[in-house]
Amino acid sequence: MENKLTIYNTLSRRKEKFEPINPPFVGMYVCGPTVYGDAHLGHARPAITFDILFRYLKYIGFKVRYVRNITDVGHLVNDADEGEDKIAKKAKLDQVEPMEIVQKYTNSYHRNMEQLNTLKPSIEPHASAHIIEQAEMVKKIISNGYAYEVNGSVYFDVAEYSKTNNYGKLSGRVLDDLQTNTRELDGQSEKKNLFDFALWKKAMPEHIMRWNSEWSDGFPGWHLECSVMSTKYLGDKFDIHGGGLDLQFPHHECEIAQSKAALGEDSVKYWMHNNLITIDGQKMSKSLGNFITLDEMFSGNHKLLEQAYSPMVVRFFMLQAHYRSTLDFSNKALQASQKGYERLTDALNTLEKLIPRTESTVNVNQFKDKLFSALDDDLNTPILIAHLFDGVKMINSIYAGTETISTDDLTYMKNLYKDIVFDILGLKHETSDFGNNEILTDVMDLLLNIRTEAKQHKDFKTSDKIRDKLNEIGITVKDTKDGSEWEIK
RNA sequence: GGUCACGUAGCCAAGUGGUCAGGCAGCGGUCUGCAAAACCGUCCACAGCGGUUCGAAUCCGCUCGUGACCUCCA
Repeated sequence: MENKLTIYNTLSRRKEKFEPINPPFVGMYVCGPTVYGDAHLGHARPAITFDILFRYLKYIGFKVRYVRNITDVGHLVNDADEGEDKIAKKAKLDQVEPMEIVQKYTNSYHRNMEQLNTLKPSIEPHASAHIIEQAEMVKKIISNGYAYEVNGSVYFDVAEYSKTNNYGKLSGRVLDDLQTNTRELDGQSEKKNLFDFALWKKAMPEHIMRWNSEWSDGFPGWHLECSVMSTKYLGDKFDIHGGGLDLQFPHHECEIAQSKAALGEDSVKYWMHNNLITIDGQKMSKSLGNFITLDEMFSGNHKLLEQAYSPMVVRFFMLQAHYRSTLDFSNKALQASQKGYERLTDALNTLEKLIPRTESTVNVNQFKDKLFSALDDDLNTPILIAHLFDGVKMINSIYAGTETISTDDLTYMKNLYKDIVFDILGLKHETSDFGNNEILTDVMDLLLNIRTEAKQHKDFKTSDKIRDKLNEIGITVKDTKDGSEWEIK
């Protein structure tokens, strides 16, 4: 299939035609979770955004290597216990090993991602498993003259780097402004400049996670792992680097500087950033304490939630907004998505029941073009879904007899919907386990036959009782021209 | 304070110089024993004030409001 994909590159601040460095291969790196707590809605956004990209690139025919890291080397926190290691701190509270915390939350993250039907990355490297490589990159940066050691810690020399490079080109920051706007942090006095950042940090006594190195017993700096692991698995130059907008500065800016300082050239061709989830207009985040975990979403067990929302509803909800827009959470919005999603999946079932005619009154080719041009336009899933709903109308009209479809077109439509809805958007039917239960099916057939007979005898008291009671149990009965249908809600 | 976004109908959310977004909710109708679903029709917009233009929600300026980054964060 022809590649007409354009994506928005944060570096150029415009949409660019996507042309891989070494077609048909595509290297894609996405910043993954820091595993010290349950995954929340915010984690779902980049996972789903780049899952769509991964799926679509493969669909177009590229051979994609998708690398998403697990950050399991603690980063510094800036609260009452300033300077402590995030993961180490939680571990002490729980009286367990840091790696036990890491394992626990890695597992739950994987479980949640599977529920959301995201494909597994090709490689999922752990920062803690790449300490040697990180130390090597530090050495390289020092020997290239862009870093200096002070008291067992190594800092990146931003001023030196800026002499020949544009530090701030990704985030649009100006070094002079940073000079006056950078806050006082632990270890600040050791740095030549406030805006320098750590490549290696000497561990304080309370640090549990630490590794020996030629500089000190310590741990790698905040941004180093991504520079190291992306280039290790994708090469010094690779195609796509993704992550949340909140990582743009300083994390990704520092990554660019480190990689260039170590390797002599820019590593990333396309930088992509997904926007954030807001709740009542405010960012949903750990530090603000206003986050809803994915487990809470799926169970409905949270004070802000009026009901549970299934993983596919959450996925569909996110796809109804463009990935570069903020998406405001509310029960009303989720419920609207749930109904819309049900309407879409109902139409997919209807599609299977359509009876072809000799002629089509609908134009499936034109319809297909609309769908793919939406995707090609920087993954515009909201437009894509809007078109899918136009298709729903089409399907329903055919079912109702006001439009007709030929055999070839019907086959084409079925394949098109399968490709778009399941393969690219990554949605799936969420039928409960009883959906395919033969005994249940037989029992339902029996019940509905009794109901039909009751209706024929105008015994509506009985027929309504069957329908109402089934509804209470959670089974919806619909009467159609050809008889009764049922489904588990 | 510095930098950057955004402000679209009851809610969510696209679009972007002239012709339809879409979903949910609402209203009217068809269908039905009644519902549900479906179908048809319909209502409700582009924060405010100026400017450019034959024409602006869309471009420019100002004002107001909201948010993000500058500190770990998806």
